[in-house]
Amino acid sequence: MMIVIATDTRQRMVRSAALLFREQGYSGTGFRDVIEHSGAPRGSIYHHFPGGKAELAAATAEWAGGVVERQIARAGRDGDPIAVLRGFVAGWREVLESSDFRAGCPIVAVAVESEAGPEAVAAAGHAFGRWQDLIAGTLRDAGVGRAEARRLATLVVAAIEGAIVLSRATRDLRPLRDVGRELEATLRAALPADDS
Amino acid sequence: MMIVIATDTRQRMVRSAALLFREQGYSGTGFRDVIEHSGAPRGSIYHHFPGGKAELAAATAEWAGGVVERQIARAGRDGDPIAVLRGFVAGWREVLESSDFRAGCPIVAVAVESEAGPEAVAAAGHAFGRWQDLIAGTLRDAGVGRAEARRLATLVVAAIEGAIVLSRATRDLRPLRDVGRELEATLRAALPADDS
DNA sequence: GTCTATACGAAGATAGAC
DNA sequence: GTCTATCTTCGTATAGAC
Repeated sequence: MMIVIATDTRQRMVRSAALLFREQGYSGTGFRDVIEHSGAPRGSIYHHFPGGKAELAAATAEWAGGVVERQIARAGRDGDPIAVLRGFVAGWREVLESSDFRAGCPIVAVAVESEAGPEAVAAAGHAFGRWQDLIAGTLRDAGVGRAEARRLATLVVAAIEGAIVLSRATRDLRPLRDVGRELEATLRAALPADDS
Repeated sequence: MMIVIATDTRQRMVRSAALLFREQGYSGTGFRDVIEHSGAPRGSIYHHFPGGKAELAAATAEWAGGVVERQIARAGRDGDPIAVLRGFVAGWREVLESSDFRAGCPIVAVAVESEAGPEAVAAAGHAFGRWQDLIAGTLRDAGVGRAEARRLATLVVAAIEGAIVLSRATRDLRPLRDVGRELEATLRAALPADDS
């Protein structure tokens, strides 16, 4: 657990960074952009982020990871893995549609640039791990074996993140839609038969 | 079909850009880096790429896409979709291992940065499409229906690209390995039973 | 917590000689 | 095809006042 002095300004900067990262990536986004987008005062950058841009990247990955994490947890309250999958896909479809395919996942943006620094990359890995844990938990609760649940959860996260990239590149929702459909079939096949 | 005046210098620059993009991304890689890495003469940048960095990005996505495409075609000569999948996974594992998890897919690097320009993003989308076409073709030849083959091919490309990102972020080959394993099971289940 | 000012290198891009 | 020189903007980061 990281202890962070939370302020409105810092929080707004992190949120803006997430929105900018998912379109322009880490290197493509400067403090200049973050300041403008968040309306934060210019002089407060290194007050809130003494570690500079690398610290901002780590905080952004952590925050964005938490947002998605809570979304997954909410969709999984009924214990239905298929509902979790559908909610996950729907959330990303909304990101693609509302941005005209310009935006993707901010965690991916951090993960694919080693320059963001080891802490930021680790925060991205931690976020992906938490998502997988939540999804695997729903699968286990639905009767899937532990090891298989883990592998399936990894497949779900990887396939959807990849589908987002494919959909952005082709400016077409088909990859995300088809991957969602195939994943749904895969999960159904792995779940114990329910004759009720 | 694009007509390009191919020269050694231009070719070396494109190759270097691909190697740099997969670690640092598009925005994180400057012409400076490309010149240094390729040993190309400084004054020849805008001779070979009148369109500037955006043209370099498009050429890089196209070239890297072709390299992987030929690799897929080679692995598919025997008509075995499982062999194609394994070759695909093995190729990316080598990239991750040999770079200590610093390198990923250069096409993804271009696809996730809108700043690279529409032509470059389209080139990335075209590359992904070609890979899917080849994989879908192998599946159809093995007896899978047209629509299902297409969806499965999309799943394979998306899941593996996503797994590369997850493996980079966690500095662990497990995501790529587990996704490869699950995809293999999925393909086997989709192929017509073979009792020979 | 926020300000201005500033350092200093690097970015992409262009011009014109050779 | 390649060179050097140069333009302009932007990048991160720091110093020190308020």
